[in-house]
Amino acid sequence: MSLSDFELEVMQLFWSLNEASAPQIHKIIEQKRDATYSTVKTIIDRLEKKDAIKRSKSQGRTIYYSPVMEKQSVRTPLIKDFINRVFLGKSRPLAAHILAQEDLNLDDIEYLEAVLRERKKEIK
Amino acid sequence: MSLSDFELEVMQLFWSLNEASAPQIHKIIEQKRDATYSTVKTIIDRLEKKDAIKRSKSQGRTIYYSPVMEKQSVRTPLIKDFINRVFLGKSRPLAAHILAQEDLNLDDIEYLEAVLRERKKEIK
DNA sequence: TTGCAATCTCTACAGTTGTAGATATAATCC
DNA sequence: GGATTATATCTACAACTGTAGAGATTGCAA
Repeated sequence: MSLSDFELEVMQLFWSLNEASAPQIHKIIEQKRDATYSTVKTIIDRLEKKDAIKRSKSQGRTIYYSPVMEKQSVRTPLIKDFINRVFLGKSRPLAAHILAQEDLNLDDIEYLEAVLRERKKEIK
Repeated sequence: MSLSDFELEVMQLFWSLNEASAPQIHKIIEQKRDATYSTVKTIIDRLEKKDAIKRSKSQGRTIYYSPVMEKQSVRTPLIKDFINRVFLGKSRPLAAHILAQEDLNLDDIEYLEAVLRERKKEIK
């Protein structure tokens, strides 16, 4: 089952917080843009229905949730899918674009160079 | 104006063919999966309405279309958006994933190494 | 020249998504 | 304990998307 944009945005918060309530998530989202509590809660309900998160504890009336789906297991197919949709399945032009155009500092670049060296070793 | 998945898929065909008719596009799509002529034509109509393609000539009853939106101008924001949605705006983990996991041959790797060297020069 | 096949145009519909109101219910403060 | 407030639950709706049928129209083959 795939996640919508908003669902993914909320999942990102669960991944970084590990446990959170709807009011907490709402407060965070609210800082970036308008969204009523109700809207955020609907997204959380849908994530629960999709078994992407689960109820982990209660405090008073407040329900806390934790991620069930793991970050990597969500991201990996999204990347594959993106490469297919936007680059006809070819990784190289996407990689080239990121390496040449997207925001990277010297540290990133040297790290990525190391990743490439590693990969090269494996292939040979 | 953004493009849906199917719209993007059809745009890819226009980008590679440069000029094509609805029946032609339909025949290509049909080879991969089921889709009636009507469905494909609807997508083409929507692309035209969005000014992503334009009518370029007619042959008998058949209308030929050509791309108006350019590949790069569609792809670039999609990449930015993807990095934002899936990687919280950080390019490095996406780059790392592709370089380490996605399908790349020795040629690709050496090319990407060169891209990185170039980028490094610029930054310093 | 007329009928068939190809193509276009127009309309429709159900699933998903972002959005949020109305209402119920429980906790807490005075 | 009664009022207020926070939270949860349930329901709804419009836009977008993939899907496609019905019907109109035109070109071409016989």
